[in-house]
Amino acid sequence: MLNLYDTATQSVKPLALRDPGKVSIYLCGPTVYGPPHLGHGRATLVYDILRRYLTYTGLEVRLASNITDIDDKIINRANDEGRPWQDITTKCENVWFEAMGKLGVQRPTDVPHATEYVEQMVNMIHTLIERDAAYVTDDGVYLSVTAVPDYGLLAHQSLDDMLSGGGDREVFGAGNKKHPADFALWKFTKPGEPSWSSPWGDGRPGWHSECVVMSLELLGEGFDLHCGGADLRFPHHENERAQSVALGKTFANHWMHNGFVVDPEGEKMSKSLGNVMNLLDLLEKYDARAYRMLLLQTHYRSPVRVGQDNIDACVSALAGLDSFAARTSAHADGEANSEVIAKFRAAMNNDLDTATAMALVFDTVRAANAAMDAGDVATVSTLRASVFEILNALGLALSAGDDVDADIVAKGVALDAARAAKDFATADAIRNELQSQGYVVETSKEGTRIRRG
RNA sequence: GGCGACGUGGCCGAAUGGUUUAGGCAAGGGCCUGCAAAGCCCUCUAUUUGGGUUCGAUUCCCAACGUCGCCUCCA
Repeated sequence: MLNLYDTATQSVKPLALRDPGKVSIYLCGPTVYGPPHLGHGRATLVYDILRRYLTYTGLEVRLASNITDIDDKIINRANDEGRPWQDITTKCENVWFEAMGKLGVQRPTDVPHATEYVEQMVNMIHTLIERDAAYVTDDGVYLSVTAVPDYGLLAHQSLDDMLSGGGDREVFGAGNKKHPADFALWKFTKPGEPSWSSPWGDGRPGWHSECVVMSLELLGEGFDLHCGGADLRFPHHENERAQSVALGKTFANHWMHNGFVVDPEGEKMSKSLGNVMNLLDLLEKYDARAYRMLLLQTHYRSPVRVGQDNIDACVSALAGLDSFAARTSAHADGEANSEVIAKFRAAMNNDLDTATAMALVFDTVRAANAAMDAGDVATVSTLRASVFEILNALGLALSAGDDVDADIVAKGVALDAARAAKDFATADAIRNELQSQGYVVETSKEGTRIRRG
């Protein structure tokens, strides 16, 4: 049973399932108006690990994750660049999934788009108005937060407390709203903007409505888990929940939020601070697995700093694991050690303690390497199977790197022949040549192993 | 101002009311090797500060200092 921190109750509690054997998860996806950044990468990796682990434990996982393809930022960019807004959303979504593919993130089971659910949103807003939880102004339709008794549940702050602080921020749309915390469900269109028709006037949906409609339609009332980055806790998730409460519908049963990615100075990466790092740059420069490795060694709720030193350490650690995969590739026929697997599950069930799980992996690899040195093949195969089972459940693929061309293999044979003949000058020359081509060359009594570095 | 999180060794980063406080990276020594690489073994350095509770705290409580987040752009 997976125990998971729940933001609503501020405690670790079992993830209860509405339908036995099945997990329903809603993950807030990106607004497609720019390239994915490190924060997006962290969120998708964290929930990819969660999803894979749940699947590994035998559950059927339905993961719905939306694409916000209509939003002020999209419209602004379209206007700035004089392009159709659909041009931007389509392109950005393609870039998004390409990047996620490189990260090894499995595509969600459902990828709803906001623009596909406008009619349902209009219907929902209509119901909210009927229930006296929303009202029309001259610039849109707003939800009345005072109609939601426990508004602030996720923010852990009452409405009064929220308003008492906050310094001197300008309240968006203050002039039109009954309460400063009321938020837009529908925004009336301005000239030149994309719009849909509604009983109150042409316009477009506010950000917080799509997730309510799509999660309830795809996953149903009382779905198991709602997740996203910590920055979505408030206002986005609070406001999703508020709409659902105002509708009289049971929303998510459990709320999960991942921690931030911070910059080298320890500050949150944020678009407004201008210190975001592009995920595509990272993927271009490093082994994509390094980011997953870094996150696996960090608890998902802790902030994580992504720096060159960090990533380099992960690249080195991966090299060791790849090397292990390569040297034990002849012993891939074992069954996992039940004790190791039990420890793995215990760690994961404890609020996804992936750092402990990785420590277990490294310990097991060391034990298997030692068994390899000792010629204890039976132990090697069972420990190797354990390592691969765990890493597979975490989405971390190892590369034995043994898919080298025949002429390279031939050079390895030549190298061995030279060594056997004690012609070390020739042997070293061959090795240097291979290494300069980027291969890792490991000679041993069993023969030379050449793999991609 | 309100609410919350956190301060662990050279770096990253877990865990825990008590024999020796994970793991990764880096560093040093050894074994192995023709020499390397890979691997194995060994070693090194830590719980911000000050009080309190306790037989005993890094862990619980209080305070200080510091860092970070949220309080209607954000994964």
